[in-house]
Amino acid sequence: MAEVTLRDVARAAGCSVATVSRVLAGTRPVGAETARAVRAAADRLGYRPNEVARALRSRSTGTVGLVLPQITNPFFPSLVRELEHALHAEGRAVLLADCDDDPATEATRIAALLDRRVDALLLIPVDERRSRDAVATAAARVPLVLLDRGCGPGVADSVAVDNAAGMALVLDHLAATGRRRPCFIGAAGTASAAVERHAAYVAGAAVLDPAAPRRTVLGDFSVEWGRAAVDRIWPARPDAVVCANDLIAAGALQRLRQLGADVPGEVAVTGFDDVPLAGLADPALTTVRQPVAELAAEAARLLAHRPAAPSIPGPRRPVRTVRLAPELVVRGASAPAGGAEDPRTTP
Amino acid sequence: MAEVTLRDVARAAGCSVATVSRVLAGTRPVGAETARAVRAAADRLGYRPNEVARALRSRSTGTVGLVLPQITNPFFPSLVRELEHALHAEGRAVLLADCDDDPATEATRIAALLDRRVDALLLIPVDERRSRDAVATAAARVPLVLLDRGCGPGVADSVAVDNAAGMALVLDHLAATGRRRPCFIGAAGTASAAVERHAAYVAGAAVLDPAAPRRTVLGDFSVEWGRAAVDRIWPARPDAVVCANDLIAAGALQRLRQLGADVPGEVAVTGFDDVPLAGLADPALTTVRQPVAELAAEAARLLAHRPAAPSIPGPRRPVRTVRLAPELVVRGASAPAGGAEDPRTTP
DNA sequence: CTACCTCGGGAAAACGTTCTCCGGAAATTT
DNA sequence: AAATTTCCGGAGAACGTTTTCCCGAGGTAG
Repeated sequence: MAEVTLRDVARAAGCSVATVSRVLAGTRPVGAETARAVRAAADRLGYRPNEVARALRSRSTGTVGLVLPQITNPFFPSLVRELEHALHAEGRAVLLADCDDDPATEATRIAALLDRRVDALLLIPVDERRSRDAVATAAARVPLVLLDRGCGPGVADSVAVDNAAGMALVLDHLAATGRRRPCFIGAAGTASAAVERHAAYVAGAAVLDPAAPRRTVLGDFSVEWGRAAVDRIWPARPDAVVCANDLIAAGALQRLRQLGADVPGEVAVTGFDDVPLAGLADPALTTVRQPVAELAAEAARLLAHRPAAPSIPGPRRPVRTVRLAPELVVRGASAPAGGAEDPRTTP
Repeated sequence: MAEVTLRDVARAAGCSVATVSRVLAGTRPVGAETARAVRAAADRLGYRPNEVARALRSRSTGTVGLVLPQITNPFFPSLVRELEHALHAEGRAVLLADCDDDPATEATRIAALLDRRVDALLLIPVDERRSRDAVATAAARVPLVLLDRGCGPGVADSVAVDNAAGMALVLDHLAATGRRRPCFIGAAGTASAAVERHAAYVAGAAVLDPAAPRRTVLGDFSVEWGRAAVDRIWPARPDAVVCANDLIAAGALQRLRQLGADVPGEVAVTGFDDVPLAGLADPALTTVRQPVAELAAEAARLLAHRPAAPSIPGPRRPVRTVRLAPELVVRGASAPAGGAEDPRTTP
């Protein structure tokens, strides 16, 4: 009762195990009569294939490892959700690994997933440099797609938002609404989001003000840093605080208001990612929305199309890099400076 | 090169497959000399056991299914994180399933996990009633622990926060700081968190004001509902708005401020769960912190101690229910009414 | 000296699939 | 009518482990 196997179905249907397998998997045509009998028996017994045995024999577990730095980073849950759905739609299950933002843990988790014979890996690397080795060796064994962050050139396929385009959207918007003295609160380190957003700010801000590219402070992607950074840049009286992500922006906004600054009247605040928190801040943050569902779909697509790793190393095929266009979400925190005191809406 | 198996190690070490297995698994004493040779060979070849084959033979995948309503619910990521770590520490991997808040999807996901032969299930049910059947049948096949929410009496082991105690903490705090006209914004439906928190409010609020238990509106656990609910209850001029979770509280707080209410001077706002967003609201929300790490540890413990489902149904063993004590986190949104205008700190 | 353990080790049977052969019957071709 | 192909179905070999037997050598007890 506990465990109905192919043998049981075969016995009940009066045929061989091979035939049952063929009917159920549809791998080879089988006589109509027999097929019906088999299906009936399987139904009646409540047969469910043992995925473990199937995996062993067919050398494919139908399982994808999802490795990320910290599930508590508010940008990830929605991404995880979309990925889970996209993969489940293809009948693949998701093995989750949280790395605690530590490259060593990351390497351990990746190894554990490979031991479990995942068919592929979806990976948001912890660190651009320090994740490199583990990622490269993993990519040599299974199809691997990097998500959201890069990991050095040529290591693996990757899909991410176009950070430069996003930052450009922000700067254009600020320019269009009359801001002229922007400053930037970014993140140090080699994470591609940090580097690219910073670079894009530096490149684009000069249009507004030749001195703007220099008004930049770098910390990490946290609320605390956002708060602290404001104390460093507020004395220069910028009329816009451009932040490398929403967490920083939330902290910055909070601190600005503590200091009595008028947002958005006196200074605009912008973020990046459009995490749920962004819409809840007061005033709501203007930010750049990542196309999360598309990122997930694209990642799944890359995985599906990446043929299994070659047994003979051979000439490494070129990696594919997908960049998706983000979308600007304008909210109260960047309403035109000339507007009413009430920051809720922008007519 | 691609795949080193026990056979390869055995050949290299000059012994049989059985011996290698025994050395590596430590299931039976093996001669010191041979053991050394085996270990050396395994090391040299970089042998990694195939977990799939191991699972098939030993009828245990070392895998736990984690099923939850919506990973985007901000309370879950930290719970998922702790669970992942607790389970990984025992060498078990986590198969993640997101149900999109839909009982039908939930049933599908559970079935898929069972087909994959998970050793156990950790489950946050979508709905108290509509998840019942799927949960019960799953619980009959593998050890299953319910998390955060119940699912009817006697269905499965469960671990959750003590909602009544948490609500009592809130009400005591409000009473101690001079609030006398509380109202409650809760959630309708049968979810245990909704029901228990509501009940506890009704039971405890009468101490402050005989009419308080009646000042209650029910919607769902969302920011939008929090906003909408304020329009319903604000006309009664409560001096405290007790919310069933932090999302509701965030919405309520936002709307109250839009209406020009003075928080906390005129009215206090409290939440439940202590999600990251709670500390970021302005003023920061007073709330009830769930002991997330302990919940996770306790769930893992229950799983480990729950013996495998009996092959013969037998007399159902009594389910175990664990309730953990929450902690009150006092923040600006409930600073004493007599305090300064500045809500940042409570001296 | 025989009988009986213990100890280290190997051969081989599971676990539940998938898939490659193979064989016989029917259908088609020559 | 003989020769070939097609069609269905079964037997059995994988897949890589774990685990149950079994065997021989050496030690100890009778």
